Amino acid sequence: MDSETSSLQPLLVIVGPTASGKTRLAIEASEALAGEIVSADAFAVYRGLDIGTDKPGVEARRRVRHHLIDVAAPTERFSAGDFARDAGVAIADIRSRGLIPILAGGSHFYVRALLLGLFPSPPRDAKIRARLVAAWRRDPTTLVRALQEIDPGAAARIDPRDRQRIVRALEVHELTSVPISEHWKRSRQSPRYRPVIVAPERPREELYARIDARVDHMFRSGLEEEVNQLLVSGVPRDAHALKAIGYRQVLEMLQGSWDRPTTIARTKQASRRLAKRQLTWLRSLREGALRWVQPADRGGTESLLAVWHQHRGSRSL
RNA sequence: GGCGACGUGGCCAAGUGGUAAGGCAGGGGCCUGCAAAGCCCUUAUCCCCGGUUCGAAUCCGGGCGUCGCCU
Repeated sequence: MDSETSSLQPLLVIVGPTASGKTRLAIEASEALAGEIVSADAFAVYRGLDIGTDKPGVEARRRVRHHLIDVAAPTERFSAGDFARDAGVAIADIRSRGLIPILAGGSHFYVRALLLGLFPSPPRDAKIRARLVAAWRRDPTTLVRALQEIDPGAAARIDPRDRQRIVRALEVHELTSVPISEHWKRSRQSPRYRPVIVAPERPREELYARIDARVDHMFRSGLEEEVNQLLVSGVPRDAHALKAIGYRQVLEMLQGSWDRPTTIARTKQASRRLAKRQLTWLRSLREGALRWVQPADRGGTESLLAVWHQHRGSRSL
């Protein structure tokens, strides 16, 4: 494993909860290292979602080249598999030009999909999905029982109320005739990179205050108009892209669910919960796999670069 | 000052004698192709003191507090 690991290329990865300051850290690091940023953000991939995703603006993108931003139409559905594939290509491309790729973003599931790979299984199948979801709506227990029969292992591990995963398990079985738990076992893929992972650390209260301020700013900057434009341009209300925080709440406001102040408050709350889940995810990383650094406004870029230079050549991370 | 109502976890709130529902907020966790998604778990000396009772959040007395009305 060691010889295999050490032959892998080191990859600088910046993760962290929303509004923690990943972007600034990434930009400063890119400039210091002559690098380019590969965004790991499940919603910044969609064109037209600018304000609510806090997408780096033209100025930032002129300073440093960003990849995996604006690569999908808001009517499309971009998946973790798409991300892992495209990010891998972008990283290779950056390296081929003698530059340093920096993976930065808060979609930690995407980051893992890139670093460890997803198990080789077919992507979602719209037809099968639709049928299974309809069946679930009629009677969830039927599907749960079906899964217990064809794949007791998976049924034991997936909560019977978790429609998303029950349906996915049945879908994979139907497409491959192999239980999803078999895929789980076989899929221990060897890492594709030797990641050096850092995250900006902030006290929770400070993080939440930043989230609130950012959401206020989004609404002042025209988030509602942006949602309107998307709708006018033909993006259906149930488009996956509109499930993003902020967009979803504005959509609900447009449908009369609540007034503007409530919408803003709910958007803040959804963002805080996201941050909480992101922190949980980071905590669950292997001990020592992640280095916390100060945010860029407190000199964190220096420590980030130090961590990078210290570990890029070693095999400890 | 008088009369009345009310006082249950951070907030809302059910419970009128048998040992504290629920919702929200918060916290913790899970996560293999929807991931900014989805799912799970979780918080109480019932304002205080005394009394009645086998037993009180529930009844009685007093105190404190809040609100309303009156003077």
